[in-house]
Amino acid sequence: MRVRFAPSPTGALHIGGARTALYNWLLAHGPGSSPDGRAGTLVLRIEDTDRERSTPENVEQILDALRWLGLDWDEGPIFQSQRAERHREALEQLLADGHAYRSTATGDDVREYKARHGAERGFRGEPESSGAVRLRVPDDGETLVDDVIRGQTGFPNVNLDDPVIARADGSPLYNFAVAIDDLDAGITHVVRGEDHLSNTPKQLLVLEALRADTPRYAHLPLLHGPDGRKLSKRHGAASVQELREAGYLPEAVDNYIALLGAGFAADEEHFSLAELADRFRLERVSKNPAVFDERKLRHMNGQHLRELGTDELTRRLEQFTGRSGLRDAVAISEEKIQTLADFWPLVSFVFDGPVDDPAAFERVLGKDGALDALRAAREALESVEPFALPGIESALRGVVERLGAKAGQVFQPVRMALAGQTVSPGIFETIAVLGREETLARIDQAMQRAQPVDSPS
RNA sequence: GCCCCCAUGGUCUAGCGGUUAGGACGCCUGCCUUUCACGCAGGAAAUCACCGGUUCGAAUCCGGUUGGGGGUACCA
Repeated sequence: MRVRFAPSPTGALHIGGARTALYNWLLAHGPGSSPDGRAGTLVLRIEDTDRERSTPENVEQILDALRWLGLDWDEGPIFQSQRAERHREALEQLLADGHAYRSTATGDDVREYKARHGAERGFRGEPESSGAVRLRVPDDGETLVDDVIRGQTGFPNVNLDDPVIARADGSPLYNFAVAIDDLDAGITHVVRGEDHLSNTPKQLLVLEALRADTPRYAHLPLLHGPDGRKLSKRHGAASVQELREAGYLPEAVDNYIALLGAGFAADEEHFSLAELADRFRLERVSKNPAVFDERKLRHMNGQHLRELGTDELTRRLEQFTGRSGLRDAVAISEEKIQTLADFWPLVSFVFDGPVDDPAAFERVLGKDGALDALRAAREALESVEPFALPGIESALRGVVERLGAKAGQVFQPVRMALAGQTVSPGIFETIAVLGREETLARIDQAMQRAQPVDSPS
């Protein structure tokens, strides 16, 4: 089995494109990839016949996104633009065989033709000495697309226009170039977005004119945004680069994207890349377009995040935030975050001091008894020995008991004093990480702030 | 306009002629609990787009309608 992935080299790897890449990869690495059990081959191709968009920067961005997802390829990247000679050769052959002809017919001419012959009648031109090259489509029969996902679809040849396969200057057009490239690369399975389904008969016709074997095709449903329209930047993250910046894990993105449109087991949906490859069945891929739901991705991300373990999560968070020495903070917050981006807002106070939020401060410490609770907590903490989790916890719980208060009435003021915000990791763990000196200093600071010595009235 | 694809709770899906239509996300309630989460236990939410046909029996098969999507470039 030889499969190929051909991202459009605009720089951003669109989420839909990422899914296509993933499915190709899963196909190549799945159990059915070859009869002898060896892995199939994945060819990466940069499709850009005129080489305007495939700048080295754009291509590198795509490659980088693919690597981040954990996807690799066996051959390529092959640049379509560098195969111009072969395309020209194939074009000459078609012209010589009479399977293609030159024509100066324009879009208007095509419309006029249809006005005369009926809207469903495909355009047929007359050979001329110059102009663009059109493929001659037979008038009879139909071109059958045997899609692995959708089954057979017949396109009656009468309905098909003679497609332009090369510009007047001889440069090849997409539908011609891909067919040649797939042929030369020995591609056995073409897996791509559904937007190419209507292009397939054209490519089949090219291959047929060349008397070449055709690959199997599989067209994936498109990805939509919450409004039902094609997924784009308007919907938030639309590319894997954006997902990466938003703090998602490649493991979770792979998992979620694979599920989006493929029915795996009915009862399970948490999978690693290897597990996905093991279970992936192309013919089971869904036929309907899917809506990308970032909330579910978030949920899966949290699961994968917790699966990493504290050491690995720390490594990723240090990379993500550009900070080091995060391990203790990670240990006390890993249960509470869903993305890498959630981490810093939750624990920045540990490193940078309490967050400054006057309204929240007033709300918590302005409450009756809040200052008394804080003072009592400070006293209790002062004598904890050793200054570690068990002692801290019993000291604070002792305060709650002595005051006859509810736990929150003591813990929230302490939390506010230490973090400056109402949300933080567990209070005992936070105190332990901060240490006695820092904890006491922050409590003092908060008490001072809540009760100015002389407040100007 | 023409050609093509698609249609199960809000979302992703399981289902492949006989099910109380299953699961996940989200939402709600409770438990846990120091906050937020995590976890656990429940719950609401689907006339299986509509109409007709085949059948003893249809979410499942067939046709039509409607709706959505794609293509229709000397773009990819």
